[in-house]
Amino acid sequence: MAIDLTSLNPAQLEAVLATEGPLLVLAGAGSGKTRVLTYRIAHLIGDLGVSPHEILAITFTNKAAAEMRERLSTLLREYGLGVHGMWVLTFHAMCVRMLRADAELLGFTRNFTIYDSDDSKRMFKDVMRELEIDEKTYPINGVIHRVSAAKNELMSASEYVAKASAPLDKKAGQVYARYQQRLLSANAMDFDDLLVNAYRLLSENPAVLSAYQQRFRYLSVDEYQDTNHAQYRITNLLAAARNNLMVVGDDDQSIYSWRGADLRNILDFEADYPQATVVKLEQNYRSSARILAAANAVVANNPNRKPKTLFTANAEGEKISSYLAADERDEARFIAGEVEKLVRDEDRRYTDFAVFYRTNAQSRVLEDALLRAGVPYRIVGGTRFFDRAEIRDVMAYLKAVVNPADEISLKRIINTPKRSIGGTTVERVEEVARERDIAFEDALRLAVDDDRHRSGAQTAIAGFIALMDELRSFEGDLRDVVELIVARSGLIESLEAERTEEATGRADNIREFFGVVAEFAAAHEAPDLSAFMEWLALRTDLDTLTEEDDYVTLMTVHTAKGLEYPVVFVAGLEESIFPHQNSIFASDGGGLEEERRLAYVAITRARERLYLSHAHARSIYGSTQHNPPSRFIGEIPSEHVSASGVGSLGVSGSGWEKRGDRHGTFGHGAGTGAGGGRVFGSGASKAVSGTGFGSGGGAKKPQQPAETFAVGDVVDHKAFGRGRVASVKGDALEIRFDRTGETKKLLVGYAPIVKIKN
DNA sequence: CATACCGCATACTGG
DNA sequence: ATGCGGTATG
Repeated sequence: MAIDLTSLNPAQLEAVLATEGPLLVLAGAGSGKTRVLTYRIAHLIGDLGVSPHEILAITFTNKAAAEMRERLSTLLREYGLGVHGMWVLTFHAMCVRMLRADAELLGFTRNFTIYDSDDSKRMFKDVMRELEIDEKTYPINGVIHRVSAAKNELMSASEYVAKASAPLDKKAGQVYARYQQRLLSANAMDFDDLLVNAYRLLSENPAVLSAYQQRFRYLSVDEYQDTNHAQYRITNLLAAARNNLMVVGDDDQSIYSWRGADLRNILDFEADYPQATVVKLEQNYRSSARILAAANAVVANNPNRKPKTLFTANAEGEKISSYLAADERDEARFIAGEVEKLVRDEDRRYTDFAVFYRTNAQSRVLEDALLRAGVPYRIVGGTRFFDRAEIRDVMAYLKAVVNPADEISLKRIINTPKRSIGGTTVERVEEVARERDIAFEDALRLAVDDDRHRSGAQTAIAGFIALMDELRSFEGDLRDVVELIVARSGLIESLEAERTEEATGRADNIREFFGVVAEFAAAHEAPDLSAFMEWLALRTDLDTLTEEDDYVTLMTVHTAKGLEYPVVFVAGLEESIFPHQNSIFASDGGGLEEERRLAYVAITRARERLYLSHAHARSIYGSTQHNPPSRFIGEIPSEHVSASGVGSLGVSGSGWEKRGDRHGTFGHGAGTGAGGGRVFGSGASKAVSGTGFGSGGGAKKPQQPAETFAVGDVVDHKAFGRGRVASVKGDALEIRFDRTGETKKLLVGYAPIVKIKN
């Protein structure tokens, strides 16, 4: 029984059937590349008898990996086949898996720790202090950036030092060399090292490489336009024996050059693999004709681009709405109001909507407006649960338990909670560690009998060492182990002892973390602490996006790559926001082209409706800016756009008529656009005066009699479920919600909450 | 050694 | 606006 491929179009089918030899699939936005990737693997397994064990599929995110695995399972189940043994992973996850198996070959142990950017920065800081390099003269972020860029290029510290001529480069080279030494002694790798070390493992150990080459007969890499040089070299090594390499990508969606992605990897594929089959997927199945036309028109302005035009058989669809807001709060209210209106008038669900922005800093005001309007939402990315200090403290304990050499984690927890081991003591221990070339923890053990320390410090250090030994002795069920470690650490007790709302909240966050442990344990076979730490290191917020709950999704445009929604809002389309300031002034203009590709990505996420908004005035970073509308709005043919907002009201004396005219998209259909003639500008001014919020569905809410709330009351929120009142300041409530563990600020009379009991 | 406060830098995207 | 590091003080 053959896999049913009849649903594929001719180009898709060609790609699915081109299993042998190199294959380049140039897949435009919404052209069904995920279908191609999954059907091709299903075809390999179901029709060609390839074992799942022989297949490696590299994806851009864990979420994409999980989805591909799921889709394949579903497809193959009908044929009595499965995906067991197949590797569907991101580059980073694949590298970790390879490195765990053979860490010893590189001088690490399999318990090595993965340092995230925060840990890594602390290490950079330590190194610069050790080398007495002044951070004021040599900014640490510049050093970090240079080292990271060098690693992405697979340039070693010694190669970097040899090439460095400018003072900052020379210093960066010194730091790079020492940083790597110290990572090695800490048995730790940063994110870049995962790639670099995996490359080293494969290129320096022919037996290891050969084993993978023999195993993985078929290899595919998605989002190839966003691979960096290290990933490119790893790919080529793995594919070299058989050349059954499929890469999929779209040069118009390359948006990660700032972290080393190199467009040449996809542009030069045919030169790298002269026998390559090339398939172009140019039919878009996702978006309305107008949305696609807008996307095509915008990206066509990039001068250095392979010309192409996607087409679609989809209906024309609604015009694209552009909204000029008075300010960022008005913009947010407009979005919340439109969501409620479409939910009401078009019977849409909240999950149909996504709001994109260029920078995370824009999310706050959007969040605020959605909250006030009672629209359930979820922010993906940004400052996450796992970035909170108390959670990082817990994770540092766990890392130090798994990897005793992890000096960064040890230094984080040695005096957290307070144990009277201060900076002076730690510095002295570090000196000993450096002089004798021993691990930080071993130097700590020596310090107990080192009379250069005060006797109080010696006792405190002895206590800390005893604690670490105890923590490492715990065995058994993962959740029990984590709870025991946290309990013995004293973190929760010390927070509770503060007796402030804030500290209590942070203690609750730690308890919430136990729920994460339980979730992990439930979802994995044989969960142990080191597997959990690895999962934590590589997980992202995006991975937890589910379709179970009904909510509007908020995220940056970068995060939105690969996703699609029926209704998309792109907020903050202003010069210096999107395109971002730093790209406008970039010397080569490449930055601006990447911004335009980013706009292209944003637009092509939309299936049915697209809203582009910008604000007359915007407070950001503590001051107010007045930016002209984004050039990207002006690049959309005006027949596809309908404009509304304060500009269409003819606000006098603001100078906005002029700006609108200059861009050509305003003044056409002003006030009569897809908003159905609804003018949100007036709602905005009302809200400012405190008599009402937003429009649409929010209208009824303020009419509810205002209940009174007291600390400790249990409430139920329309979107967030059950919670407890943590504080009351006039009309402003802080409510801690059970489901998320987060504390939200809500306003009495506006927030959709009901008191359950007091 | 801990804490409080002040001045200053930082402020885009992320595995 | 915010957070961090440095410094003065207890």
